[in-house]
Amino acid sequence: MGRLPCCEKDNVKRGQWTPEEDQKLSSYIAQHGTRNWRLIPKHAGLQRCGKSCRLRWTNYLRPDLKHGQFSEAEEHTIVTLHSVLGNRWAVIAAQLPGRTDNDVKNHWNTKLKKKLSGMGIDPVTHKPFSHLITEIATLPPPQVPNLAEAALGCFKDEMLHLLTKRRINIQLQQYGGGGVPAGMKHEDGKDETIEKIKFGLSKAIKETGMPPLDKPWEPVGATSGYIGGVFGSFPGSDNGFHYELASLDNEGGASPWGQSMCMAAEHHHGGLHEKVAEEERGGEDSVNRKETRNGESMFNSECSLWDLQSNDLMNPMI
DNA sequence: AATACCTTCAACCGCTGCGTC
DNA sequence: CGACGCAGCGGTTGAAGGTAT
Repeated sequence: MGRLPCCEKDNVKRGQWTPEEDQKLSSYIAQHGTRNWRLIPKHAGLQRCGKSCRLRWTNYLRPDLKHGQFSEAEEHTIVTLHSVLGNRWAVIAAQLPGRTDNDVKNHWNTKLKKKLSGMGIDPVTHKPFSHLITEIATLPPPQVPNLAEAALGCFKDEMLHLLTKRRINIQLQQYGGGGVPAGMKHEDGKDETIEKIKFGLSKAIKETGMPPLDKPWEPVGATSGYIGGVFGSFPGSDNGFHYELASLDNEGGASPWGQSMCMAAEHHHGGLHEKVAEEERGGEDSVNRKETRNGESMFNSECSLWDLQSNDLMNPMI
């Protein structure tokens, strides 16, 4: 037996809220609080379901909400926490006073993902795209094409954005305007773009001094590469992963914002992974579980936001 | 000026976890 | 212990406004 719907869909209004509805909801909540969302629309004289009222209140009407642009500090916090927590928007938003999970999620999806991609950083793993190439290069030749194909699938959207919206043309950058080699042209523009990306990446591997695909990677010292505006150095071991960015902004200058996006703090105590793992194992009591679920106690004075180590940035939850 | 395309973000949907009975 | 109801979460959608052609 399925669950009952949260409300009778036929009798409720949907879509944009009017100022009058906002006024009714706000004044009702100011007088009676937010207990029992199911009853609130009925008592407040609204033709809405309780869920819709709760969302409108928590995402828009709450008096403590900020509505303006995200600051650089807020963006920094989002990116740092996302690298550790993944898409746990409620926990991330709990660290940003006045911001809702919906705000954070929308800002991530519309701005920050593209910003990171534009800096050559994969927004899912928070590693530079060039690090992926290094990883591909460590594999024996038979595995390389398949992994590269899979990886390109993951980054397709971001790469397409770079290529189309930001007017970056791999064809011109990599081949000095010589054009795409024969056989890359397709009826479908996207397929052609993917072919350009594949060719560009393979070309980049050769030009950046990475080992040829038919030889094993030598993880001695650090090898530098330049892909998509990011210079990286890779000691070779995942555990020791560390890179510094000299990322370029749109004008070609070094961006301090970009430098911070990938850099793990040198110092570490406690660590967030342990806290998150602890949370997922279950807290000591239900109150604690509720607190950590809502992100209210996960980041206390013992574990500063910036006390992350390199491993913390290898988002293990994705 | 008209149209197509893109971006943003409010709102919705379905699922999950928790509390209560 | 299981069923049920509610609140909260993350993913997705679509309307509205902006920008490019």
